Amino acid sequence: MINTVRGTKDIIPAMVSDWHFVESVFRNTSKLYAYQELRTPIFEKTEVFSRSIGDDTDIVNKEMYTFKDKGDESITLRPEQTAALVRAVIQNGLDRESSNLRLYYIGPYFRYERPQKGRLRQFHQYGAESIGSPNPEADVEILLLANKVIKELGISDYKLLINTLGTENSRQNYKNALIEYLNQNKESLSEESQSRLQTNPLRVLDSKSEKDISIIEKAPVILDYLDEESANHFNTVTKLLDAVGVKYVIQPKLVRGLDYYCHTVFEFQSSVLGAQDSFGGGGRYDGLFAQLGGKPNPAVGFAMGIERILLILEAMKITHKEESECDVYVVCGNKELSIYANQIAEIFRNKGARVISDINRRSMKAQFKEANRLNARYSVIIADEEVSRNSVIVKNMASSEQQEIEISKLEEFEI
RNA sequence: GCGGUCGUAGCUCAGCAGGUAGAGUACCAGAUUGUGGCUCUGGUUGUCGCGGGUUCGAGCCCCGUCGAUCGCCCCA
Repeated sequence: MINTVRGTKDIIPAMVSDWHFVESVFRNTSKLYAYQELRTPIFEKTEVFSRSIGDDTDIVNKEMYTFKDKGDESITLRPEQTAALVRAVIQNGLDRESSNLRLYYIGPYFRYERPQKGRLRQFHQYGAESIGSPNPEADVEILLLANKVIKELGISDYKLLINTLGTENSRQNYKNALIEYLNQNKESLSEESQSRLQTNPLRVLDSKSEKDISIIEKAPVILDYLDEESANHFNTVTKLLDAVGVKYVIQPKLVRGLDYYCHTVFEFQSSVLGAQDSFGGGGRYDGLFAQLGGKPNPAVGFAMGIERILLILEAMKITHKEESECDVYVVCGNKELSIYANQIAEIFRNKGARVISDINRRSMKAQFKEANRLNARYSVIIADEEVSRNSVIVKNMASSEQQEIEISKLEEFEI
């Protein structure tokens, strides 16, 4: 037997209705905020990601599916959408058509990681990006959309953590102060944090190692190092969130993994997910357009993990399975009558009913059992005696009432 | 990439001192020779994750490997 590749999963029919539900929430809610869908290829030139996400991040370092194609070009299966979306916006000149772009996306992404619950090598994300505004109003619009989506999904128990990384300047000042502090305590830090102190000191704040936690607690806080512009931006974001009633928790140690973030960063967490407790996150990335060769263009966005959302819904026992896939089951008395079965099935399908006509040549009893199992509302019975009178029997499966109806009158039958 | 737990019918699981595999459910058929849902009766299904080793004999022991899961790392 051949199985799926490690870290990948089939989405079987029993799961698809829940996928359709979350996808429809994403699409409908995005529309409410006038966001339009953008779709980009599944793979890109490697530099799209290596130039944007950051060489010191794990995503670029060890998690990308990268290979040489037959033209010897380095190709990467997209590990996230933002960088590729920015590339697409620049390439198609979308940012020249209007001062604001509001885009959303749904699709598969790929990271070579150790699989775990809620972490797959092929996973799916929904996300949205607001491009063109440097103002806190854009950050808040994005947060409102994300928050609305979560509410519409039916998720009630979650936390929104927010923080600011400030401008390049204030981040640099803070970084220096943090490095100085961490260096003073270097001996007591975990090995990993010591090495991250060299490569990406901000990330030390994320550490869950017991050794680090007490040190991190006393570490300088970025909020104390914000310049005026950064502080104004962040204060306006929180003020606007308060005004519109979005609940949040300021988490000064929240540092998102990707290099391109600045100013507002945020994360949505749910306690039902275990170690991977984040089911969505995002932030502002004003420098990314320039990094990818476009004209500078401020932007802010978020992404959510669909598999993690489905895990939350499952834990909450929220499901959207169809009660029935079939409205009418056509029961055929014997195989000589199957010529009528298809004709009659089509009559009901033309009326918009979902119809199954037996294709197994099984006994009528077996066909009824099937109709019952599928929760069909009606069965239509085709049998010699009635067919000789040009009619069939229509049976209401719930009440067991049945009536003989002329085939020519079936079109008028109300189902 | 590192560590813990686990891997038996489609699904949920049992199995023991190492002696050639079982239950429930699902599915199929019959009881009811033109009619479902309840009940009863009967039936099908397994390379016991894969490969190797120990043994007269391994689902059970040993090694390796693959996969799942939990944690680390990182992130959605």
